[in-house]
Amino acid sequence: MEHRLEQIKKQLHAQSYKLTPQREATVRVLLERETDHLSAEDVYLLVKEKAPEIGLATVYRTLELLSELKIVDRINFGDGVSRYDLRKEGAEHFHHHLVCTECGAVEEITDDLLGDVEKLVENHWHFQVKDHRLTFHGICKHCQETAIESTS
Amino acid sequence: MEHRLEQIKKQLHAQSYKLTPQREATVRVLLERETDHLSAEDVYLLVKEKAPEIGLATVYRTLELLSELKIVDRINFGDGVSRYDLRKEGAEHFHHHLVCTECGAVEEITDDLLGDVEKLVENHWHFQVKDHRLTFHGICKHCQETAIESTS
DNA sequence: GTGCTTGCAAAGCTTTTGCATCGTC
DNA sequence: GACGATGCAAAAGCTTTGCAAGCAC
Repeated sequence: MEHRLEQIKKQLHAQSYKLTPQREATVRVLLERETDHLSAEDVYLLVKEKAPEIGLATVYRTLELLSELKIVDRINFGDGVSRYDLRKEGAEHFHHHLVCTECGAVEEITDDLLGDVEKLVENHWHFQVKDHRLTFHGICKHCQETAIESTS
Repeated sequence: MEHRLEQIKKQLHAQSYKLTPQREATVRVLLERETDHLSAEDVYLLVKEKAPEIGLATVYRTLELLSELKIVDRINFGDGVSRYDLRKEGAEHFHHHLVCTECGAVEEITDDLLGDVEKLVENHWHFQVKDHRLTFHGICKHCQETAIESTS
């Protein structure tokens, strides 16, 4: 984790941004909760535990900065709040999500499922793909099992 | 178009909702601008041309209703506003989008690109897929051509 | 009359912005 | 001392809600 933090620090410095204590605290929260799809408010509350004096605006500004630098990705599952995901180290593309419509759980898929589809889009529609967002909505394994139990 | 409207009317009646003049005007706007990815505000302004007395809240309520009935899909391209797309007649799945990061144009793809990927997700992750959202971000054909021209 | 629907205004949310202050080089 | 970064509060969207009035059956 320290390694990833150092890396992010360098990325910031490369663009002459500083890794201030507030920014560091924010990044640490994101690193600790890497797969949790936190909203800005979530991040704020967690950062506040480490650095109580931080303001919500700073969290927003930091998340926007990290987003510009492609360190985090901003996603939206349609519930009206932006969520922030740390990019996997060296990941070229955004990962995918499985959102359960029963329990709301979000699972991540880091496999590249879209290689062929992207090629098709580039060839057929002449669209130069830079990134993608893929989300499946449905019923997760756990909820399927629960449904079976309750009917038996 | 009248045919589609009749169909929607039946769908509403089946759930004991009425196709009021306001709702009809809203649906007509959506039918006329089927591929335009209108925001609620856009819809409101267009409906107002036909039915000036309508309120924004009614448009929101109608769009929510249509969304529940799966007549329209609510999408979010990450700019903070919800957009509404009429489902294609008989379309089982949501269609896909190509969003140009240069000019903001949104192109639709109605081809089913994800059949294989869905099967993989169901088999490998045991996730029962009900719907999906797939958006590619990149540079559209037109902007690619413009870029070439300006460098030559 | 009962119950759904509407328009208006107010409220609620998330997110952004203005501005004085603070810290760092 | 300059300049970026911060915290707070205010403002700015977009969306939802409360409520009285309207309409249909």
